Amino acid sequence: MSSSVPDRPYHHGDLKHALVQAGIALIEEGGIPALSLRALAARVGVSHTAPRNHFGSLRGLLTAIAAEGFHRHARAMCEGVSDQSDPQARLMAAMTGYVRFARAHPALFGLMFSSLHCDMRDAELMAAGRDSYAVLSGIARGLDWDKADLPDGQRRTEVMLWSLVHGYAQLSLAGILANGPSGTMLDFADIMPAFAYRPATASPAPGDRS
Amino acid sequence: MSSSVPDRPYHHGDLKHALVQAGIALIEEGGIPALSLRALAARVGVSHTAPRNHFGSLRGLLTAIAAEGFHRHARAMCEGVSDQSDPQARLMAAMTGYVRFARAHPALFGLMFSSLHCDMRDAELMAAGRDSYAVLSGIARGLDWDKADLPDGQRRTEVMLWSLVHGYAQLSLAGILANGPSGTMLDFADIMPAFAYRPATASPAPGDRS
DNA sequence: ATGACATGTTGCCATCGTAAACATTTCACT
DNA sequence: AGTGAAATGTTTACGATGGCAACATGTCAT
Repeated sequence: MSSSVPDRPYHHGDLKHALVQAGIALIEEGGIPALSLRALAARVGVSHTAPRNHFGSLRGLLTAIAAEGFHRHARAMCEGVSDQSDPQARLMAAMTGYVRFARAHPALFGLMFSSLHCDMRDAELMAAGRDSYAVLSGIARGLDWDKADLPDGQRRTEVMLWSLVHGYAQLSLAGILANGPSGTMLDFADIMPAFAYRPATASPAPGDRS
Repeated sequence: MSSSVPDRPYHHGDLKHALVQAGIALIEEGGIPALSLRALAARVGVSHTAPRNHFGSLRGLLTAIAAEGFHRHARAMCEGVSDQSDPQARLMAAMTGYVRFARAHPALFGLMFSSLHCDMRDAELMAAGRDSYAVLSGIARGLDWDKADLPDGQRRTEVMLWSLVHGYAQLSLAGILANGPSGTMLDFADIMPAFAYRPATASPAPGDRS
């Protein structure tokens, strides 16, 4: 670094972050297969083995990208939720955000849940996933349905809602839901059970003020 | 075919079928990455370009395997269903079969819904998928819930149930559902809503005899 | 019989991920 | 300040993969 303007410094400076960003861009453009270490390195302007210093392997890079995906995913779910005060509307807003993100970023969304590409036991990825899960979990708190009062009731609610919206998103992305005779695809709102909204089937929580 | 015992005929005889079977075996052993055209060809005892004559490309082979997967998937769902006469038990049996198949054949199951590996617009694959869908569809017929009487009610029921069980299976396979504080994972029965079993919430169908 | 077609093989190429050896920069410690 | 270890990038090379072209062999309709 002899001149004040670094023409092409030997060290990139923030390569790790740049690789994740460019990697996401590549994935959005051409899907997961479009993301090769060599293409990515060329795009950022480094040698094709430079990513190895930061991620160890392609799998490590994909794992890091998936973690970033979960962060964006959580943000997408939160969008619109804070505007609503009604628990029903908040839940629906989160669900809608979930599906909207999946449709807007299909390859990234697929990567996030692909144990084929990611190391699901990676600490960062798990933390990011938990953050995303926490959004849905918080919104689902207090919702009542026929299994809410059983042991692990809160967790049952979370897993049930997550399974429902995740399954819809996956099937929708796979292009399988468009098999209807009319050719139209049901929206998520069309299959979202209303039962989850009933706030008082068993015993209403006294201090339930969100 | 000059001798009654074909030592190693130039033509395999039923290579297409053999490739699918061996391909599934490879996938079950080492996951999708374990299935390379070369490894598969070596396993069957042909040159590495022989599969090309039958499937065109690796993608075509994977698509054919996925179609076979859907056939087995449909069979797994049917298992246990015919024993039951109660609609609730029949539905639960199909759902259980769905999850059981996914857990017993995780890689194959993942392949079946991966537009990354398969050509989802392939005629055979779509037909196989429809057959599998028809199993669930038939069992879901007549079930009542809060959206069963709206337009496209039957299809809403199918898609809702499919999304729920498929999402659970996918999340379960991804190893994401084991994040509970107790470390235990909720079974599908723990999150299966009972509401779908109530046969008369709105207006009971007169001829509802399954 | 014979020519078209299906089926299978050999050889080759571009691309990829990974690894080792080396170069350059940064940084902690004295 | 000086120095060695660590971090960060590069170069070169290797093995594996999917796809393609050219060719070989068997099958089948006419």
